[in-house]
Amino acid sequence: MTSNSTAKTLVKTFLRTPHSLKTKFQAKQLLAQFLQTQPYSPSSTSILISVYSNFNLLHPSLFLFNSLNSPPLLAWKSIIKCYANSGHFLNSLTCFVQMRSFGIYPDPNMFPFVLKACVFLKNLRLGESIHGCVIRLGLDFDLFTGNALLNMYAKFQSLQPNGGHKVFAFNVFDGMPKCDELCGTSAQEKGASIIQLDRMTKVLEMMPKRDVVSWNTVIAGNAQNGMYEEALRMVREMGNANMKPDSFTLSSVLPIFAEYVDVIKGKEIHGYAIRHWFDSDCYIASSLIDMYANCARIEDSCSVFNLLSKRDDISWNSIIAACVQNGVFDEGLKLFRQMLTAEVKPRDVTFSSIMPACAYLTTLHLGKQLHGYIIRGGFNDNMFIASSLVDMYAKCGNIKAARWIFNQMEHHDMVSWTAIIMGHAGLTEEAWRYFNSMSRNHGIKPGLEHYAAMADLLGRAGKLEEAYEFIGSMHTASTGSIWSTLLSACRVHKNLELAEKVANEIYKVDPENVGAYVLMSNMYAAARRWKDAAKMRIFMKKKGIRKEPACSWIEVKNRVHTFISGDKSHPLYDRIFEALKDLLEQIEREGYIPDTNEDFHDVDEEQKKYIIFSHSERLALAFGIISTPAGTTIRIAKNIRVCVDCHTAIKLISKVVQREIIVRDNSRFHHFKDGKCSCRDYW
DNA sequence: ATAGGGTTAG
Repeated sequence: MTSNSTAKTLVKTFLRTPHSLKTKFQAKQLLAQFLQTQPYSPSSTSILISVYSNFNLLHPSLFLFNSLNSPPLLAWKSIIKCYANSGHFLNSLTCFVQMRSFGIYPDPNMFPFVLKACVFLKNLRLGESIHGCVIRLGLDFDLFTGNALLNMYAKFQSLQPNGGHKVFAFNVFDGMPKCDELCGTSAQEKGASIIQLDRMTKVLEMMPKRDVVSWNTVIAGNAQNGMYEEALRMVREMGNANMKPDSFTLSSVLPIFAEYVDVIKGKEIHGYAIRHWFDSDCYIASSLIDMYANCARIEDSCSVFNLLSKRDDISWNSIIAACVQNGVFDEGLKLFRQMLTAEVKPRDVTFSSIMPACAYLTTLHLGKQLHGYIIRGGFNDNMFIASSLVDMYAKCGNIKAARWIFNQMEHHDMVSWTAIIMGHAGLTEEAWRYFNSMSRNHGIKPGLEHYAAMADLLGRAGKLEEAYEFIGSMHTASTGSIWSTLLSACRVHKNLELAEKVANEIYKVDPENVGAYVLMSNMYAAARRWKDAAKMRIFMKKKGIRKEPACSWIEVKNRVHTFISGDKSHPLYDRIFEALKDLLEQIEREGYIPDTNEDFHDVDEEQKKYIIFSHSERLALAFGIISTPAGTTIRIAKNIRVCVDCHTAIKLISKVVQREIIVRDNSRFHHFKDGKCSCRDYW
């Protein structure tokens, strides 16, 4: 009896001042005391439920809630909140509907939770009926409810165009919910989706009071739906209403300037962020990293990242993606390792960000390690990750593994289809099978990238006429770039007649295509049709088209060395020249005969030999050989395709110097080892 | 005696 009365006093004190409870532990202790004070009233039970729901303790809340016969408003509110905050959105809504069926009227501060649940469940119809409920109860003047409505219409705009999401048929005024899934979005709903932003604006206009959150919500809503100018207009309007942009505003605005590739405006925002102490904010920092990366300012991305004192998974992911997108693959991999060391768990997107780096560097062992990590982390059923794995294995030359993962996948996206078709170098039959089964058995309409991949494949396999007809029969309009792949194939396989036909197609769809003119001029030269070659060049000059100089670069001891064809300006040029001569002698002993047909200069054979001899990739290669220890793998990048002769030469060089040489040109990588190349001469 | 609680970004 005495202990009961002590408990009663204690409980009474706490229920009078529920905020004095500071920890979950204290809250749990209170429950033990409370249970001794039988009988307890519904109102004190409700207060206790609200205490638990504030700590997000779902189970004690439910335990108490279920003990009530007719729960008062506070109990309903608390339980709806607790369900929503712990991710049980459907339960939260079910509770709301039940409460209505008990004839209890909701109060304003419950709507933000319920509307949030509708957004998470992607249920626009229910959201709309709740909006109706808000209006009927005359609660649409509440600031928080208004903000939640703004958010809902903003989110539904960005959800709708995709269509096909699950909609729960669900009526607030029916009593219990029906969870029939209506798959797909009707035409009527799609039509309605176009006006969601208008609805958002209408809600905003009706709001008697707006705060920073209201503005941030509509700005983000417009920005995320591609309405960039409208978003920026609203930022100005917000300023006119005497409200200052905060970190939320900036992180919605920065992606717009990233999209516009407007580094000037982006930097202005950066300056504003620094002046207002927002630059250490994780959200701002990752938007800045993305923005700078999109503007090809990777150094600025890095400095933002380096100055960040607290980094979360998204800041790490942003900087890794920034490096990989800008071709700084080694740095991307280094950061990925640092991320793991810092015990930050990678997200699914992290893997699809980092995998292209493995694919590019053709570091199969690292790709395999990542694959292991993916399996251990349970990410292997993620379509994006699986696609990037297919691509990585295909690019690293392990077609077997690529195909195995591809076959394991339940659904295939564009990336995996492209990767698998591109990956089967030379296996045209197989690629045809995949290409055909794509539309026939999987209902995926081939896109431009698949046509391009197929055309490229056929061309590289020397099936030029087949490729020509294939491109001509495309369902989508052909582009200059797709014909260009075939034109390069014509050059490799020395089919001038077809090349002229292909070039004419390019002139039709893409008259500004520099590559086509250059290639044709080169092919005429190779066929010793000097007049035609000159005609081509005069034509280019007239049109003001200039050839992009061939350029290769190599990283040695953290410095990038760039070489242009025939360039003698490198400080070590003399030694490079000696090395080149030495290499030439060695590969000639292996049977190398210079293939000067590809050179378009009208000079004698001996001179031609030297022009080819100083192609940019060879300068870079010779420099790499003399400035790195024996056996080191050499990685070279080139802005345009490697020529046939250099390809042959580098194969032999890889044999005589016993090194792996990786050359990445603008269309693919070449992995040279022991006199062979991974492309198996299909390029 | 009575209130409070909730909304936005990468």
